[in-house]
Amino acid sequence: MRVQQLAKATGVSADTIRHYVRIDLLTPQKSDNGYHQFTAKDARRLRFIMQARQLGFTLDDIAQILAEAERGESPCPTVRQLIEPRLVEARARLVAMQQLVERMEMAVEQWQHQPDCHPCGYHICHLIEGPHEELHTEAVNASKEIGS
Amino acid sequence: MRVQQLAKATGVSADTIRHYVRIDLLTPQKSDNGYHQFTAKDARRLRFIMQARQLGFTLDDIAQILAEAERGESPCPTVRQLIEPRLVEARARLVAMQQLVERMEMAVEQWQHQPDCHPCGYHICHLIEGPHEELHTEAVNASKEIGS
DNA sequence: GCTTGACCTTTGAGTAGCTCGCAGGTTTAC
DNA sequence: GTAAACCTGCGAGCTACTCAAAGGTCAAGC
Repeated sequence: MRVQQLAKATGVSADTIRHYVRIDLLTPQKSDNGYHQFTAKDARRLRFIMQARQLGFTLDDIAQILAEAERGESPCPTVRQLIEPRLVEARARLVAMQQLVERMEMAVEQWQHQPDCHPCGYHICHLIEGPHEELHTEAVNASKEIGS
Repeated sequence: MRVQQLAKATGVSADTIRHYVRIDLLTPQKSDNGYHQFTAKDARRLRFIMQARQLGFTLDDIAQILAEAERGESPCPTVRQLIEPRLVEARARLVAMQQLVERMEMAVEQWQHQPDCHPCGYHICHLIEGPHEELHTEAVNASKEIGS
């Protein structure tokens, strides 16, 4: 089986497959013409990789898991161990994303009631910098005082 | 003000500041010894960058916004325009993260009731590959038939 | 036998936003 | 005077691809 065929069979892009070959996550045989020859085992390995990716494992994690399985050891303890920090990270990123979306939605909502601003030398964009009326006024007054 | 001082004053790492300088997001003066000299304006600019990052703008977006403001134009229309696709992307990533965390939590939960597996040549790790008892049995039977 | 076009190869670079390391110059405190 | 702590630019590394360049291979049609 060649790259394109494996790509079609698994729904993974040929470039991605080649990437995995490059980093030794897949190690297909080479035929005489230098083309990669993928076997059914390679296809299974690739499907395994995609399933592990779906569970949030990094490619390094997966390489480690595959290496253990290849050595005839049970990868399960490693799998159970590796997913913990990945889950912690994923939850953290989830919370960060929730907060980001919330901030963005609040901003868009508020901006509907705000007019466009004009660069004033002190502020760059009051939409982004938020309602700092007092600070701005203070700064303007301060510069007036200095100027006077 | 030098890099470390600006870093401490803003809570941004010195490396990040240098990165921003490298990509021309910050353009401090240079003193005779070749060190960057940050002014209060640079500090304000950096704070603006961080606020924009908080709202999900990319560094390219921010560069564009800053460029407009520097040209004396109002960046607000651009800001309103740029946040839309960022919000769409952020929502998409949020959903993806929610689904990922869900998959991971379900996996961890299920794995508590599953014993460790042992590499069998066909499966790599049944924890990750999921309960494919029938398929596995089929495959084993098939290989038995082939073998016989 | 030759061309055409579709496939394949390796290699290197680009993506985002940092982060780290290197080799060397500067400043400062003792 | 020297040691520690700072600074510089530059290059590379991180994740997981993605794309492009330059060229080799192969099957079909004429």
